[in-house]
Amino acid sequence: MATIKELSLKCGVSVSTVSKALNGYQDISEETRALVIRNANEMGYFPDANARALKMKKTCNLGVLYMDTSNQSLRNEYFAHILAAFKEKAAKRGYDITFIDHNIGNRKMSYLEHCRYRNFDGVCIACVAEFNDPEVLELVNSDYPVVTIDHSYNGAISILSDNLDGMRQLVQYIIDQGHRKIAYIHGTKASVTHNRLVSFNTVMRENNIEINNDFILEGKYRSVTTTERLTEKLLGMSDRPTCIIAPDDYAALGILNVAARMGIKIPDELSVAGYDGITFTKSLEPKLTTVKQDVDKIGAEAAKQLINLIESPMTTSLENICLKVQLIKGGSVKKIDV
Amino acid sequence: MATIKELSLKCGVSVSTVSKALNGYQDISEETRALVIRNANEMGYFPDANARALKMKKTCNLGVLYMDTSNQSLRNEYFAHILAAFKEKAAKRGYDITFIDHNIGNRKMSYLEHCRYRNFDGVCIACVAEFNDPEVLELVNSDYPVVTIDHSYNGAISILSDNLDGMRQLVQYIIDQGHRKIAYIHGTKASVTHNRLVSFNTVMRENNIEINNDFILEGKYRSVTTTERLTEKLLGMSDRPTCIIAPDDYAALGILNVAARMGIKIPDELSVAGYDGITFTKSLEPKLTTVKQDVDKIGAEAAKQLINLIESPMTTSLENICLKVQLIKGGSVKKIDV
DNA sequence: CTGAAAGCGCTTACAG
DNA sequence: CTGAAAGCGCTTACAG
Repeated sequence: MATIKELSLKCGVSVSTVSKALNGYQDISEETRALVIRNANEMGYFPDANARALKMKKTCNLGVLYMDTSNQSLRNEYFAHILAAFKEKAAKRGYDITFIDHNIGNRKMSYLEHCRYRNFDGVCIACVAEFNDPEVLELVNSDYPVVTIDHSYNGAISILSDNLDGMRQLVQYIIDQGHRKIAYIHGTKASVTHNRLVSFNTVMRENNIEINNDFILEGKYRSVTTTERLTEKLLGMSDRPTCIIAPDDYAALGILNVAARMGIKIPDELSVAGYDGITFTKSLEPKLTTVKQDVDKIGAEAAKQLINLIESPMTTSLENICLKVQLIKGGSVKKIDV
Repeated sequence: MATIKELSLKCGVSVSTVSKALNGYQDISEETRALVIRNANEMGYFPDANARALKMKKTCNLGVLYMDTSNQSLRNEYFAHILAAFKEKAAKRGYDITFIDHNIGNRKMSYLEHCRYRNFDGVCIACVAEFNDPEVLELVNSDYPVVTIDHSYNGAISILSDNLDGMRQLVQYIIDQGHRKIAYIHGTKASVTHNRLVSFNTVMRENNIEINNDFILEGKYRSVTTTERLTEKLLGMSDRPTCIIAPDDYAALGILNVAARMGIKIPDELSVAGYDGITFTKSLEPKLTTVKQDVDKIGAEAAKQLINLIESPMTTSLENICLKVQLIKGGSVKKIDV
């Protein structure tokens, strides 16, 4: 834990010279630089980020907001994978990441106050319970560089997964397989959900298929039990759907379970689709039909855009960046006769 | 972004007085304190963590090491859940957490150098590729307060899940169900794997069951394809096992898949068990027999112990803390006639 | 090419 | 009860 002062004493040059030698300034002789570096290594000298930040107004630290809400956040693979990719990209670009929260030491603080306290260079809003939470809005409207995921704000860069196109592709595929009676158990209201619903309705209409409102039910993301309950309802109808779309892959397990209990074979007697395209459902048999969101790209792009915005604010535009999704046909939607 | 100096000007008192008023010192009149606090709120004053840390030698920031290695780390639910719990507990106790990495700005650094640079108050080693990595050892052997998960070192607090007992309970349960031909596809070598193997062997011997070495195969944690390959091998034997234990729940999917392809019914014709007890396998039908590790407790306990060690080093012992696990009987191991 | 000095925003003995 | 002063570990104009 040697300080720059101790190092300068050992080198026999001034503190200023040590600092400049270590930071690659050009107006330092090569002998002096070599001397300083050698001594620095010998004493295991390492600078202090706090002291540097104080002078330089730059921390190389990004705040990320991941608020857990009913098993979301890090306990949800989708968000965990995004964080992993964000972290890796940030590290490559030389930035640390710290979670934004409400208290440090004994003080309570708002998200914005936390950011000011830590002097983050920029902020990523990755997962919040409510995008219109006043504290979140305060952060977005501050003068911090901000990137958000899955929601677009004015004055921030947004990384969005193309839900309109994803749902469009999925529904069109299901229709192309001959299905007409398609049920959609969707997630709780949010802009992501809204866009998926819009595509569902649009594609159905484009294909001249009448929409049965009883087939559109509000479930919950990642809730197997809710999906089970709603699936029972759907399968109990006299004129039941031939295909059910779940809020996401995980919730789709609810459909599979109910079908298994009722002795309904998938995909022979019932087709099923999910959304997300993560981990285990690609290992099920039959492989689940789904839409793969590019979590690695979402996280990496968020970090990249945020750092660009920090380092080159004048050439980084505040736009919505929409990432391509991919239809995974899998085997859980069966071709049937029309 | 007002500074304490601006605030002191506005209040008409000295910077020292402002600082003391804000930090709850007792030798400040209540009028002055009220005045300072009122003005602070008005101008939206908030202190600067870097400046404070410089003086106080305390950052209220914990370093956490999560190095991704072949889809481990945050992409593995087990570790992601631990992080979620760690994060929540740390926030409650007033600490931030920052990931430890290798570069900041343009400099490369070792884990220890990173910690020194950021002045973390303590460190959690949660997920590394190799526990004997010299850089990890350097960190453990430094004078930082350190807590590690799933591996015990001298000079650090270790949070361990009781793998000996978990595997003991699982194997005994399987034997009690009448199984004798039990195969174990275990994970890659590590102390966790070692302990599970020890228990497997011990319990088999205690029950006077001869161990068939062909039934003990090295697979990979969380690898469905490896497990599939090894399951095919096991099920291709003339004298095949009646029960297969997978490295973990996720890998257990490989057993289920192969069984499905071969038309082998689970649990009627083959019993299966996993390990971990997380998320989706509890939603499968039949519910997977497994050992539930208490991820929430592991993460929370790690944070609690680390913070205790930081705040009360003299009364916090450097010990291994072993957390209880729970056998989940599920329905994938069938009772058979002996 | 090198160094003395000021200053980043705080906290904390110490004096009054 | 209040405030002047020193100092935490750095960086960076500026002077020489």
